[in-house]
Amino acid sequence: MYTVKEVAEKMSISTHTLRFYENQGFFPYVIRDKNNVRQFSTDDLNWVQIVQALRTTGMPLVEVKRYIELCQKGDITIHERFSMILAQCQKTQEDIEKLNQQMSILKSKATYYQELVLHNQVDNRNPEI
Amino acid sequence: MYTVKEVAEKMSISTHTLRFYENQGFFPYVIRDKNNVRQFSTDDLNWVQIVQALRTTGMPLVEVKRYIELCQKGDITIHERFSMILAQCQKTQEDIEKLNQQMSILKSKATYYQELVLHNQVDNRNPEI
DNA sequence: ATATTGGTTTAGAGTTACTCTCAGTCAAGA
DNA sequence: TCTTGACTGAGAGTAACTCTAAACCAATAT
Repeated sequence: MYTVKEVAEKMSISTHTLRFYENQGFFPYVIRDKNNVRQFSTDDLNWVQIVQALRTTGMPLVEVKRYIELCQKGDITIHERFSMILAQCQKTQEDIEKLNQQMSILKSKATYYQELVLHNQVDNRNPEI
Repeated sequence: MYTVKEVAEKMSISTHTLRFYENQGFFPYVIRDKNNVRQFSTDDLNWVQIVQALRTTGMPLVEVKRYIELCQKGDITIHERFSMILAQCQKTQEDIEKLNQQMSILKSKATYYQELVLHNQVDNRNPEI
């Protein structure tokens, strides 16, 4: 059993966010001890992991919530969960490509600056992007 | 010369966001016509492009603002601009890697679901992630 | 035995970066 | 002249945290 803080460290996520997620109902099997303190089991860590994967790939909270609810409803919902995950994979692939495109714009800008610095061609054209 | 709407279409960004950025001072050379309507030149489009690259790679507005101000100050600021761009490239590389990691978690989840669907091994274990 | 430290809890305020709505202005076409 | 459509600024709304405050509890230090 892990406290919020332990889970936070283990999974590289803030305690604030963990509590926030738990309040949203994202970890439905987390229990409380006699002092009302959250107790995460190793099973609960799997929920943390999947929520984290969905969130860092940009799934909105409402959709994460939907996914969690589907999980709780058992195997009848596997088709829908499967298609949600597939859609998210596809979206993430596109996001990565977009990021790579913007990255190459930044890289060419960096190269441009480096040329200027190396060849001392700073000639007071002013101002300039 | 382009209107906000034309720039929005050309650069795949919303008119709202464009106006918002212009109000933030991100396009310092955009002029207005006699009716106070924004007029983007082809040069201004370069500013839109770099702001877009910085933003989609997650640079906060305040830092974008800083970068823009450095641009306006001319060539003395090239070193600082260079290092900002380099830092942003590095950060983006890390983000892409993190995205790929989370993506692989999603993919293994998808594979797991696909197995269940294909082999009809839905056996009412309930509930399950 | 008391005091301090360090953790937890909830509720709610604050932040970032949009995103949208609204009321008003203007120019061109029916 | 009237309507349509695009523009304007001001400001409200939203998402997803992120942080603060006040209260509570337990373990250690004095």
